[in-house]
Amino acid sequence: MGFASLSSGVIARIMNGDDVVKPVLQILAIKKINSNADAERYRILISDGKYFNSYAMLASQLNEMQHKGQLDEFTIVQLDKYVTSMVGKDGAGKRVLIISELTVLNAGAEVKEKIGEPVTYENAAKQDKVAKAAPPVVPKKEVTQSNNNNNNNITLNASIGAGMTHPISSLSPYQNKWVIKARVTSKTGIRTWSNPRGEGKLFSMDLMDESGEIRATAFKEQCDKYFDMIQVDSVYFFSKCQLKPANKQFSQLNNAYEMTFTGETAVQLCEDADDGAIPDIKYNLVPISEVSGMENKAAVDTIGICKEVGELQAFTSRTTNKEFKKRDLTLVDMSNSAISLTLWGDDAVNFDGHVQPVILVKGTRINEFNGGKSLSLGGGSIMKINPDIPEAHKLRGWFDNGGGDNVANMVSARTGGGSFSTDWMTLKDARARNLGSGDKPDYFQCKAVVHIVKQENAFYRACPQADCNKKVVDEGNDQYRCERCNALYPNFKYRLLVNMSVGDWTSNRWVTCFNETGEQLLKHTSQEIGEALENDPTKAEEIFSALNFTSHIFKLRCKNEVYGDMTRNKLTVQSVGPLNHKEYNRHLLKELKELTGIGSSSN
DNA sequence: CCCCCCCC
Repeated sequence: MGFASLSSGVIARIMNGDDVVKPVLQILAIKKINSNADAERYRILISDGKYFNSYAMLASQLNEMQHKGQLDEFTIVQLDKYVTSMVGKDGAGKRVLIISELTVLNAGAEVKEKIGEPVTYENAAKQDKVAKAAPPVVPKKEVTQSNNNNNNNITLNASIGAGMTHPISSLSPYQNKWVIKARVTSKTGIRTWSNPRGEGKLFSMDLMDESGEIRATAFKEQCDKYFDMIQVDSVYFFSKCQLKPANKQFSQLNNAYEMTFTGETAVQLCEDADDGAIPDIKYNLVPISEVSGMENKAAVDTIGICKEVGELQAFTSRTTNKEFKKRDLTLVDMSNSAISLTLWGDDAVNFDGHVQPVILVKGTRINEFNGGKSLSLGGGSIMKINPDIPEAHKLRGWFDNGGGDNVANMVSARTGGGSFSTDWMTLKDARARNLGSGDKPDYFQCKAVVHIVKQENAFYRACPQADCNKKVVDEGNDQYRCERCNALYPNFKYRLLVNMSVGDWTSNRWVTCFNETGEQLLKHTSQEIGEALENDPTKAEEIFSALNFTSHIFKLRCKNEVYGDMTRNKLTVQSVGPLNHKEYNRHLLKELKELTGIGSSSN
């Protein structure tokens, strides 16, 4: 026929626990498992030409192949990696086949038909005597008792002894007799909470096996009992956790459920985890330069040298009033790029960056600010310091030989698209390049001189509350109403909203300064400026005219805004700085080099 | 039962 021949009869052997290397099978059907779970999962009917098995599933990393139509009916595949596992109640459990790696040998469209007349392996196996006796459900004698004082490891040991663990993907709240064998991929620190419903402490961990992943959380007593035992990268047997729907708002894990440890929960370290069944943590390492082009809030795995380390900072969140500790690092890599990485809590406190270690991170989040992107290590993220992997040794060699000395691309730099070379722009170029016409604002900086500063409407009366800057309504009788706070106040504060025309050597534009940049440029507080504009025109004139014909470096935000049926390209001053001649001349020299080719890289 | 990660 010209197609790969099927490994006739192997399904019965596989399902009885034999280790069959790379069997060749045919997919007869594939369908999405219907459940109220959000996790996407496919069940397949697979045949060796003699037997079929309808209790087979794809590990989620193969979903992509199904999306691409590579696993259609009649496709002949080679299973490169698979495990069998028990689902269902003890004793009456079904053994399922979970496929985690496969190679397509012949496309279904090419094969076009079912090969052979396969029958279900369960019936056939009895007649055929291919199958050995079912695996024993009694514990093996040599299973060691755990030394962690679990008093509930009877189910655990019985299952371990019988080699009957369950795939994570089969866990649900409807069934609690199970044992999973899973690798811990991340672990949070211990966190305490206190709210109207009570207080306590907890830590969470992410678990992974061949079939999928799940978040588990240990509260209070369980938090104390298991925190030290649970180590990232180790493999454990877990049983008797409570399952509940995962709140997708807080978890990016591919599982509709999450688990909570209970008093019944048993955990046991798996000493011989190197049997290949539990996958290693996979790092999808991205060069730092590529983070520039990634979406805000996306997850990033990367590796770099900690070139610089910031001080430990403690602060209180303005929104939640909680205390936080953080530390910012600067990572550099061979893409000649640098990015800021924020550590939190104990990671921040305990970090020693002065030795410039290699930092490997998984699952960090991108935070975008003013066009720059930085990374933050959050819950579910992993950080490894000086990991023993080839990429780390390569980076070490590169950096120790001066590799990080000429980092050109500051991914976390504010303004601009993340590249220093696009940072500077003339006002004319900003127009010519249609800056601000996209969904997101564009940022650039330019050197410009102030031509005119408008005194009209340069301030407004704002809500006196520290965090509310909404314009108040004058109710008369010295009463001011804030519609956001829904409150009446006897006072208000002045806020600046200054429009000025600035020009560089190519063009001039009107730009808007808000409070902070306005105060900085006018060298007076908003209170002083507001009072002068209302009561003392001579002083106001003095303050405003002092700004005329002064030069500054303006960092500008550029965005198209719609007013009625008009679209206007609006420039807002993000920050303003004095003219740094050294830096500005460096920029001019660079442009000259690019324009003339004189003194370019060969020198 | 948490689910917060600020500020620029």
